[in-house]
Amino acid sequence: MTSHNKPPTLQDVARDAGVSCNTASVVLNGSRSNTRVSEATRERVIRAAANLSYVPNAMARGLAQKRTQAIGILFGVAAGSTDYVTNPYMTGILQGVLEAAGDAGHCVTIYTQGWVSAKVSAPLFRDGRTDGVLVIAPPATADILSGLSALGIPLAAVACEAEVLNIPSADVDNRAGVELVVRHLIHLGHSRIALITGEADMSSTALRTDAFTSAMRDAGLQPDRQLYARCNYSGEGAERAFLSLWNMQDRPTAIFACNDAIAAGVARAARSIGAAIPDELSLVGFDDVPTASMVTPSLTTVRQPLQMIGAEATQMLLGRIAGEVYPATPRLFSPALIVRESTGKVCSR
Amino acid sequence: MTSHNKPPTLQDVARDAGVSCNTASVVLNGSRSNTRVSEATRERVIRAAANLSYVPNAMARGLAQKRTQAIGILFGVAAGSTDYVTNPYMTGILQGVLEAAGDAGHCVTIYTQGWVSAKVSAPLFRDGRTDGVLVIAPPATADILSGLSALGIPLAAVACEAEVLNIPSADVDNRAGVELVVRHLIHLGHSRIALITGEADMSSTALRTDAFTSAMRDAGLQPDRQLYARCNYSGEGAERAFLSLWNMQDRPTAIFACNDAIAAGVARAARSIGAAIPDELSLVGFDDVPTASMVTPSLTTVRQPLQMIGAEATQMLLGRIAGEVYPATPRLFSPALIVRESTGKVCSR
DNA sequence: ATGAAAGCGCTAACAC
DNA sequence: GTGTTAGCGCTTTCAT
Repeated sequence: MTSHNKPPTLQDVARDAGVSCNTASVVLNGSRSNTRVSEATRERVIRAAANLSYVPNAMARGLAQKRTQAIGILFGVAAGSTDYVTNPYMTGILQGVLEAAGDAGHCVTIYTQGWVSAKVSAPLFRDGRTDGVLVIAPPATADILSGLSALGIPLAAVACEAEVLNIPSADVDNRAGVELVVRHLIHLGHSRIALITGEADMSSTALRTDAFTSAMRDAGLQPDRQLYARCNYSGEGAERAFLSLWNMQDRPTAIFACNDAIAAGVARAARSIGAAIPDELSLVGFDDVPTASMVTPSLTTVRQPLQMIGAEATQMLLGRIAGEVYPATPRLFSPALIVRESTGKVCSR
Repeated sequence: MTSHNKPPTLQDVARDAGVSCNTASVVLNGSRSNTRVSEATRERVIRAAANLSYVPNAMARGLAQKRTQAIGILFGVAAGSTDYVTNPYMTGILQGVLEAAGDAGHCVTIYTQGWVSAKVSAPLFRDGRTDGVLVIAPPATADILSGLSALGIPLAAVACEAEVLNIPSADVDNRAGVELVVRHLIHLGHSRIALITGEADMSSTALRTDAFTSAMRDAGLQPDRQLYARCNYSGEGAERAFLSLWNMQDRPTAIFACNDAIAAGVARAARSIGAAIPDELSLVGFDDVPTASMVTPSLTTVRQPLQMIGAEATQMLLGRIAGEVYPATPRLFSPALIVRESTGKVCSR
């Protein structure tokens, strides 16, 4: 009906209730002197507020108490790129973040500017818009965490090396995930197992590579460095990586791709040259994105509880904002191996 | 280094530059009286600000000028649900929103509380946290648009009936998309074409159903109401819908599913009972989500420029906030038919 | 060309 | 129990 009417202020509530601003504030906040307000007054205030559909102005409140009830989220990607929101890993995390933040009554603000450098970007996060920032999977080479941390901004992170900076973080248990994969493949009789990793500067790359090497050793297999290839987590370069492995004289019988996008690229490349999965080549991915179950052959992969990881990191951030202290070691979540059609017994040829 | 240091204020800048707060403000904002500041002063201020890595406090600025440089985004879903962020349609739109907002230097705040009712939820959007709200694909039955509009909150929308409320909106040209589908199928020789729609209260359902009926008529075909089925856009119920169609004595030779998730459900159900796609049944989806190209058989579908739609709606919202006026008729974007493997010539049996 | 002063809406000391 | 006062950091008239 009445359009463009200004939102009611605390003053309006106070006036309608016949009390001072202060009293209204105290009542509505349920703050300390809560009990020192007569029932009658309290009720009048509450009623007046309800009648006006009063909602406190977040800016004013934020200014006064230096708390905004909002957290910021920063995806560890280059400035200008917004692909992250369509990436199933990121959106899985984001869902957990939104849930946890929502439960705590906080809004989630996405900083749209992207990271340039600590010098340029970090100060932007001191604009008082958010109470803290959640950093998702930043490249190890970026100075995001150190830059924000140096300014004293409350922080939590997902999937990265945050321990040295004493920043609470959550992640999948990469080592456990890789072990599930390697054991599964070995159980199927594979011994020449190749690894295709993503970007070198992602913490998961180092963790998964290490874990892979260890798991192979633990199984009594000599890891062959020739069987380690690299491309991008986006899947870009997966075909080339696959071909280089496939064209070896002693080609692998199985490939562990460090995420499902890479695995999809490998599957496509394999099909295009007529390499049969899983008959000639077993393939495993990581993440269990929705597509993994829909492709043919469906993809054996490692599922990580993205939502839980995002929620946990958010809760730690909210805790940190409230002054709590967390251990610096990342909170790890157990992965699960989802066996589908892309892996099979090693072919005897 | 120095942790927990408070962010520099305008005062700090002014002090360092040896000017008053006011002057510093004027210089840094490049506001009107811009020219009435001496070069020397201006430079000192700028330098001081740079040295301090000064960033204006968004709360204070927001309070003073009633503009926050942030837009809110509200996905038209039930309270408590956060699935939307993992839905490719929503994330495609979101990507466009983030880009357009980022280009304009605005943050994007996701309201995490979900919509309950106009009475309960609308006032929350008057908390001054954002300058306006973008509403994405709300159900026609929800009072989101009317509720927010009644409070005078600047609004723009995606994929909904916003015309009566005079709210600018953007969407794919549903009619054109459906026509592409129907013509394609008819061209392949199909005449018994079934339609499976999503929720009845989504604007796209009515639009696509209407367009389908018209397109059939235009082609000289009598649309058969028996061939209209319904399920959810999530794909839930698609199997049942498919079976009911498939078990008719005079079953359809083609199915147009109103989105790719529904089409995926149909494909799964068809496979499970051994109905061959496209030999016995042609199948078309809508949206062209990433999975559409990866499944077997790959899905013929209608691609909509989600990013552009999201970006356009965002620009209109920003325009509205700035006082611009837009026509109430939705801005429509052309879809494209992506022909893949799931459609083929009608089988002569 | 620059500064002083008021106020945005709220909270939090402190008086009464 | 309740009201008064003084900011939070910034913008914006209005003087000078």
